[in-house]
Amino acid sequence: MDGKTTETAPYLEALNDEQREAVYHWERPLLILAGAGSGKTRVITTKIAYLIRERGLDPRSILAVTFTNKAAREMADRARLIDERAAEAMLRTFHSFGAWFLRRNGALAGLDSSFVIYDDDDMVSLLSTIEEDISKAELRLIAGSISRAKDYFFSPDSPELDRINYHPRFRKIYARYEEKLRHIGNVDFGDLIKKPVEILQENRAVSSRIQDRFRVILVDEYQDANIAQFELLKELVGPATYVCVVGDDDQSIYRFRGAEVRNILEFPDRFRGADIIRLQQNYRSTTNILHLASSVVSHNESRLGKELFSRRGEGKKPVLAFLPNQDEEAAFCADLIEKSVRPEAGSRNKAPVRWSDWAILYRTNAQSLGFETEFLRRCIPYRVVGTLKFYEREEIKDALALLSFLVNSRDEIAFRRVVNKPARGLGKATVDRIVEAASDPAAGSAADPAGDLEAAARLLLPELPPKARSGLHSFLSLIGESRALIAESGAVSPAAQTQPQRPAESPSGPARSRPKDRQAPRTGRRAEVPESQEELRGSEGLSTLVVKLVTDSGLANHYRIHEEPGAVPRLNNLQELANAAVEYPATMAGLLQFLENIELDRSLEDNTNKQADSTAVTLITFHNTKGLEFRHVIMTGIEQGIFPRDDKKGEDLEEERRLFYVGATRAMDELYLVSCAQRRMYGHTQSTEPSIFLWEVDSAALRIIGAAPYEWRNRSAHTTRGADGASNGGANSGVQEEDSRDWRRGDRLYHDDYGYGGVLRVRETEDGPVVEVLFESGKEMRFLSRYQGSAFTRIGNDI
DNA sequence: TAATCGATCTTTTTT
DNA sequence: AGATCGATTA
Repeated sequence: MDGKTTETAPYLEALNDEQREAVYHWERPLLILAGAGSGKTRVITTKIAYLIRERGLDPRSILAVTFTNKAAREMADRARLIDERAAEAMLRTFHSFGAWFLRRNGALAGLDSSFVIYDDDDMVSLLSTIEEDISKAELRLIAGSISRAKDYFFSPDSPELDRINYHPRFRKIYARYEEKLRHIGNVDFGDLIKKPVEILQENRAVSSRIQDRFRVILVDEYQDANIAQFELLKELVGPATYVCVVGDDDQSIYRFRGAEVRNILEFPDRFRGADIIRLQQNYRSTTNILHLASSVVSHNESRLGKELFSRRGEGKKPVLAFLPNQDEEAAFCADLIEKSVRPEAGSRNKAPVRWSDWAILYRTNAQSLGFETEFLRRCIPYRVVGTLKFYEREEIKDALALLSFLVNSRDEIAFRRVVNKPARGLGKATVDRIVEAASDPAAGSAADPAGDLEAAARLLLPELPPKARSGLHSFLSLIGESRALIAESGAVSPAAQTQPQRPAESPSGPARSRPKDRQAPRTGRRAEVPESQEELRGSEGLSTLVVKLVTDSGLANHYRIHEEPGAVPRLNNLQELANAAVEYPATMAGLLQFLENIELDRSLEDNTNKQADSTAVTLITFHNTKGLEFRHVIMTGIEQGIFPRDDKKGEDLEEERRLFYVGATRAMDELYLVSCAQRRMYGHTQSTEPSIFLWEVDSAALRIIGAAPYEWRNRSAHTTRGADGASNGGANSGVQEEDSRDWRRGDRLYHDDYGYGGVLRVRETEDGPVVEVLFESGKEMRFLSRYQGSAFTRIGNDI
């Protein structure tokens, strides 16, 4: 309406100075150090809109990469809210971007465009076909090493490979794994990053084409990028590309999966002339909470340094509760939550608290059990985040293997999984024979299946004993019929895999189509699922195919007959999978897209036993809380050996400390820490010490409940400095015994009831030393120092 | 092919 | 304690 030049647009006005600076920034590389809750998503989304509106960039030339689908979706939604055109920008996860790239350019690495993505389990299965004599547990370790190697961009012939796994055989196994995977024609997660980098490094034409297309590259959660992802970024950023990464070195918690904090720490070195903008205003938490979080994470050495502040006010003091054991811990949490949500009649002047305002955080999933039991007993509604992986269930993997085999009939892993399930009289020997025939056709045989297992099976069919023959025949019929179901719709036929398909890139573009795809598994199709399981139903799109495969293969019946108690949930899950397929067209492209979306976004929650959980307490691991916030947070199991685990030191300990930081900064209003004196672990009850992190907390920021262990209570001169790992509870106790003795004039302390105070003098009496304290309230009190109990907390007298 | 019995081990896990 | 795995057995 008004003069459009100099006025700040409303969408920019909502930002603080640093945020605005980050949005306006241009030309040089930019590192945005965004503290927890500092509004980084807002900055990124605003920046995207700004680039389009004010700088006139073609939205299609903007690439924003995240780590989770959830983040990608949120970003897309919010950017579009500011400017519709943002829908044209490419907002993807690293892996989904890699898949997009490989579907188009994979041929340059000998990759067919219709590859299927293997998950960790598939990796292990693949390895087991290579090394039959190695135990599964060991294969898992090897698979992990291969993943890690790919994270670090190491190939089987990399000299540095030994850094990942120095076992002499590893290099060879890795090489054979790669060979076989290539033969099958599929990729694993690591390949989705590593292969694009290789292609870009080796093909000037491709790399300049892609650098030409993307003029702006934004990376979210950069602290979690691994080396391969850094390499990818380097390849994507050309001389004219504007690159901006956003992250928080204090929130890097995926080191064990290859994330490299160094990426963010060294960004200014890697991208010359980079600017750094720090977002340090936190909009989420109270000052007290931030203070506690910072006091711990500041013990880390490798960090860029950053001090968050909040204008939300002091807020309530975080509470540290020392409890005897696990059961008390659960009861404590339940009490706390119950009292806030169901206040006693009479005290009704408080703002209402909902169950969903509460979150209970723990280090390991196993710890959720105690809470679940207690909450069940007390009828407290809860939801457990991140357990029971839907797509890792046996029946789902079976169904997906059938679908995968339709897409790629060279998929030995899928083939082996389903060809004799349910039992069709095909033993290992027969299956091996088929697999071998697929790659090495018998001498004199006219046809060469060229790795195609279906073709090989057909060729071999007449030669098999009757029982195996009829079993294999029925399997082949199933595959044939199913394939007909797809081919009918006139999509790219599996045989004609020569030209690349673009399943995701319909005219609407990937950014727009994704959120839509996602709604399929998410929205409430629960009503359609029949309670009593007679028939699986699916009559739309791909769901027809899923139901046919699962039913005609006999899988559904297999589970129905086989497992009396477990059958219903399994069948429900299969129905759920069919429901998720509804929105995809029954074409090869649709199937491919369905499989890819499942592989890359496994966040579909287990719907089978979840109630309307919009209002429920959240039980969640520390790791899973990243990016979330809750009004009230309880951090549980803050004990040495649990959090951190006792084998952590050096860099690993620093990571645990960051994890603590992440947890604490989830809290908006109230934060509780719980530390137990005893805990049942691995079947035994053992006594536990307070976590080293509790030594690092500024105790002035705490209110203590329960009986603090003696050592902790007297830890005033604690020595935890830096991350040398030398200081733990045990190492400290020697110092403390000497140091903890008596109160002295001038010592500062905090009392649960009376607040802050200073020691006026200490008198010796027959009952021991008596401490006279003057509190800030003006009140003067005398205490027997040996009864200081848990009511007293010494505040560092070394200040 | 399935069932069963001990031995073994126990994190976190965006994709 | 509990799950999981592999070997042994029916």
